[in-house]
Amino acid sequence: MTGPAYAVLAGNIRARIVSGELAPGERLPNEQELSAEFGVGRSTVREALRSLASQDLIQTTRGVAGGSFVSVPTAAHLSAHLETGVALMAAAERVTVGQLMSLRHLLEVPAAGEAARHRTDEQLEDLRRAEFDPATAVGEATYAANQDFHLVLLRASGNPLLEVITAPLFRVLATRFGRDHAPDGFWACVADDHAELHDLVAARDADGAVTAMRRHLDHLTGAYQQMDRLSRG
Amino acid sequence: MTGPAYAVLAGNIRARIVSGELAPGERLPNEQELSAEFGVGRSTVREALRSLASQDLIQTTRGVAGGSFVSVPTAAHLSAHLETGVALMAAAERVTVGQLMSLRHLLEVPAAGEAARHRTDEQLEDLRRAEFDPATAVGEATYAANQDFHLVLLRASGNPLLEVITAPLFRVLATRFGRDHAPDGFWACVADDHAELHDLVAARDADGAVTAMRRHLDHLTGAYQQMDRLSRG
DNA sequence: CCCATCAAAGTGTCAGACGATTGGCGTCGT
DNA sequence: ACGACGCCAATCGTCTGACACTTTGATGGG
Repeated sequence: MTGPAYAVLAGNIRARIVSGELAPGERLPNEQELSAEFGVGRSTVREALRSLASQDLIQTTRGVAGGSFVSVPTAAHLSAHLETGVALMAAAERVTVGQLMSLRHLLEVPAAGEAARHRTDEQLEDLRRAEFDPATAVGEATYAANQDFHLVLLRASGNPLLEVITAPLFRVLATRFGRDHAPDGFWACVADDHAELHDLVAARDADGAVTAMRRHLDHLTGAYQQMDRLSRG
Repeated sequence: MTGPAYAVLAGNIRARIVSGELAPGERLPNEQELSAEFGVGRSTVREALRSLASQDLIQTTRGVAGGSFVSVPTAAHLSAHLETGVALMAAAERVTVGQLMSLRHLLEVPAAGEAARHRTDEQLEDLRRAEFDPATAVGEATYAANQDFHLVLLRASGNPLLEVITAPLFRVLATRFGRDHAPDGFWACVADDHAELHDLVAARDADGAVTAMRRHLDHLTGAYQQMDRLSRG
């Protein structure tokens, strides 16, 4: 009830959305109507709407059929928000590389097992496409492929939330260390690990995939912590 | 570069913040200066600022020493955002109760072990305070205490991110099922499990805590899925 | 020395106007 | 009859200017 009018209005509408009173896809009254309904100026209404839009609770379009529509946040939205937040917490040194990697262990090791159990042939193909040859691939493409491989594996696990909360973790690590000079043989090792994981997932060997992922993440942890020490002096 | 001016401006400032060019605590130019600097009206500037504020990237205060200040999102901020997002995904039936609980297993079971190893006496005291007596406690207080117990345990694990990503999961479950009629003996069972966990953490018995947490989450999973089936008919 | 009062710097809010975009509808030509 | 074209209305996007409210610090009187 307190605070600036735009915050009150945003809170009011947000409450209506999360409670389900406003269904996804539903259209909000236009800005003039909201302005009249709540007895505030249109600028105030717009500030409230921008607030909601940046949380992916609404989507606004122009034109005669335009307006603000209630929207369900997608996995990608949540993931992106979480990524910037985690990145800033990491930059503020409130989260260490070891903590990020230990979470990846908790999540990705079991995920590899689930992926081996539940993967479809299509997902297996996606996984193959995300592999790379360290001899020919260079630069940005390598980092992107590396991320894609883990992303596809998470997706194949069948639990969409797993992807939402894990992807930000390795994306933060990748942008943090992507441009640093990796130890000799690092990318070759990564390519080997990925190839092994691909084969185990192809063979639906859940136990093997779990073990391989654990070893792979250990490799990454070692390399990242080495780079971290170097960059800190 | 495309899109509405407020989005461009917000993206510009956001980039400066995440890149570290604008340090936490630093003050942005005031609205008039931003308006002049970017050649847009003040309303546009304000819409961009509301956008950033709702992502906890800036904080705005009034008064002569007021303005917009770069702020690092806290664990609570991230957690809250994630919670609304997960809640909406769950409401849209894109995430099941089983998937939420299986993530809790992945995260909270090892967290219980870490908490047993690293807990301080103070955290143990917090844990004790979060217990409740099912015979005397009633209603909302019970749900809140139940959540607090898990929250304190996660915090004691020593990895702040663990709390950030796990808390939204059980908060969503709690608000989803908190008001439903729980099976007979459910709360007594929860209280027993919590008491056992408390004792094991007090004794620094990591293996025991892991086992007890696994069992506790199994109890919760059973109860939640039963309530879920009932509520869906 | 303390307290009340005031000035200054900002954000918060409003009203009104006009531009930009989009989708529908009617018109016109074929 | 049908398709292309262009106009029109609805809605958001943006600007301007004004004033109110909040907070801090300075100032002056008791």
